[in-house]
Amino acid sequence: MTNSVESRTSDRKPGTRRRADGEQSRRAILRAAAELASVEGLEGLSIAALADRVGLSKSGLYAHFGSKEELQLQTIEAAREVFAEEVVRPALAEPPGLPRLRALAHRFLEHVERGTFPGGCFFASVGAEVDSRPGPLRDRIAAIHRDWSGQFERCLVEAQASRDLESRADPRQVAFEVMAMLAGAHQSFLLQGDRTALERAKAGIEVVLESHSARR
Amino acid sequence: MTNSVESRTSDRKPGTRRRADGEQSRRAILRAAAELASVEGLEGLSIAALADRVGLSKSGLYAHFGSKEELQLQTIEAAREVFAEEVVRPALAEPPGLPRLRALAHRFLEHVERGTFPGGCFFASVGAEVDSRPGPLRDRIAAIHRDWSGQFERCLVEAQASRDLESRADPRQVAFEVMAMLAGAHQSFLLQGDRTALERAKAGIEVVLESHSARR
DNA sequence: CCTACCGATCGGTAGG
DNA sequence: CCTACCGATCGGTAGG
Repeated sequence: MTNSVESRTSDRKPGTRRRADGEQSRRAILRAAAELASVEGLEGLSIAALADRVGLSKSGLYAHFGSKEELQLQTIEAAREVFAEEVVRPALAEPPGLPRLRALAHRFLEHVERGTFPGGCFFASVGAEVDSRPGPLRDRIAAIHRDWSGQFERCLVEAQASRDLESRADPRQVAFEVMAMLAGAHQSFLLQGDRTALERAKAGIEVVLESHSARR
Repeated sequence: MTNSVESRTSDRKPGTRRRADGEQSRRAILRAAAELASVEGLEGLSIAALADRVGLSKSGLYAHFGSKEELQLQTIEAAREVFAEEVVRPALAEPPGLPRLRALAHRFLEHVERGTFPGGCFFASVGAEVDSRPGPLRDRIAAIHRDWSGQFERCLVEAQASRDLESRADPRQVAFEVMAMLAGAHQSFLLQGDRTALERAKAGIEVVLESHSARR
């Protein structure tokens, strides 16, 4: 046994404690940071407030992250992982083309309705904050938004291959129209508390798909 | 003459100075405040920074507004006036129904492209900031958003009367779809710097109108 | 990971 | 409208 102390510890309490706790604590901090930032913004995310929320001291957070910008960047990555797990990955289980596109959109709307982040979609909220402030935060959010957009475009190219979308349709244009419905729903749901906006978005997506359909 | 003091003043220097200057200065402050807030947010709008920008001291601003929240509320009203002047009023010169609806949408897109506010549409930016923070700021922004939405709905009801929109279409649903295009364009234009998004929104609106048209 | 501290800046006020 | 100030909080660091 090379690691008698930890082994001994795990004889009493299961699991290798020390490193796991560091990683687990880091994840818990970033999860709380993403929730806070979805409401207060990445700038409004204060280190003292976050430290308080997770039961650490400010310098405890600096031990983990070093600077506010580093914390902000890692918070973005943590939010991206939550979003991937809750929206993108399940949708990728659906067949390519329109079924997958609908799954992406519907999962997004459920993600917003569920309130995984109290400020709505982390990227919609934080995107609006950083969109006119050049810098690494904006660059990262913009890249993630492009990836998200690419998911829809790929589905639409596949839908053309399977003759579910007319061949003269522009996948980028149709992707824009579908994603616009999601943006509109997010706005009305959060600002007006209007749950029907989520259903309106689904209906709007069908209008868009129908109008570009090869089978009309 | 009931107002001899002001008349006398205008005998020497044209215009009634004293009150005009106070009002003019107040307008200039609020205009700068709206520009700052469209980028930094209503919370990020700091009184010291604003005072610096307009060449006053902090307490000079307090003489005008009294508190930060009052400044924020008056900033919202100032932005609303700019928006009304630049987007809504010119569109109301167009005939009711679809021509007016198109004018509202196109004027909005031009307003964003022109960069009247450096952070894009004041209400889209600030709306995303306050949408999950209950309080008077959110209430006011939400009410303005409902008015804006009502402009589109009214156009669509008129379009039904003139048989440009099918009678079984739901004006609220169609208004949602049209406004979603604007939200999508705003997002892509600001986050990606993508000017084509503005054209895509116009095309998307035509797709939506066509699909609900009574003349297909 | 902690306590204790730094200078800068926040919204706001006193007194003129 | 100004100068001069208030306590609270900001991001960040020293030293352990």
